[in-house]
Amino acid sequence: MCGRYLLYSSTDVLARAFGLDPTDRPNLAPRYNIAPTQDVPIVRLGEGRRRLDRARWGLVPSWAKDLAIGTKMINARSETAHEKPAFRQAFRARRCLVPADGFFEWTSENKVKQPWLLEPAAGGPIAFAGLFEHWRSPEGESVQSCTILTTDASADIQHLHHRMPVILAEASFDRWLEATVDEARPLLCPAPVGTLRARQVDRRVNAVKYDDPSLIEPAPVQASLL
DNA sequence: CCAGACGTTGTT
DNA sequence: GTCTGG
DNA sequence: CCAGACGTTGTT
DNA sequence: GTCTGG
Repeated sequence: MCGRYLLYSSTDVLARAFGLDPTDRPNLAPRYNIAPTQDVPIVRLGEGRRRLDRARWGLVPSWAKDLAIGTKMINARSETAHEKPAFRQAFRARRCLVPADGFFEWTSENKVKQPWLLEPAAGGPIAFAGLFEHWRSPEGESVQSCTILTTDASADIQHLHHRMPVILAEASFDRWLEATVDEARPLLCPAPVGTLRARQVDRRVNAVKYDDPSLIEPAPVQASLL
């Protein structure tokens, strides 16, 4: 699945990779530990162009009574999202790309949770397939939110998990953003073997309060082994 | 009919 | 809002 | 996803 | 054990 990710590419790099309007250059702080409920950049169609927008990670359906439901909607199964009450309207009309430079998965041994970084072997950034939704609170507060679609893990990362985020190739962006449901669904499949490489990273990643480049520097040799 | 869920993952 | 379960 | 809270009353 | 917050 995908419950924590990174996005540190510059706005210029994102603009080139995602074909954004040249005037669309918001300042983005580099992020090394993005967690659910936080605001993240998404790429969506607006006025015929691909625009960077912001959305709270964890989709809040339009009928929700409060924001809390979003914490349960950080991922959507790509096999069923088009028919689920929480996601199907977004699947029909509000698909997006979620830019990333990698994501984290965890292994657990003797109750020690060890994070791994999965990053694009060819260099980033990459595009997760996403959905977004608009919600208005009883008090009139307006919130845009999003979710990341998941699929079976490709062979190269199955030793870490059996699900992974859907990663779209650039050639698929237009179809994902614009095509019909039936045309878009076949795009939701595991990334080709070799797309990602995995390496252990600092366990500080577990705590969302840490968010800096040192989190993904190569792990130091364990002193206890010397 | 009304009430309550609406989700994913992993583990048992 | 819409579906499921009782 | 993981970490941290999980509660009330009264007082500052 | 389960929920909430980030």
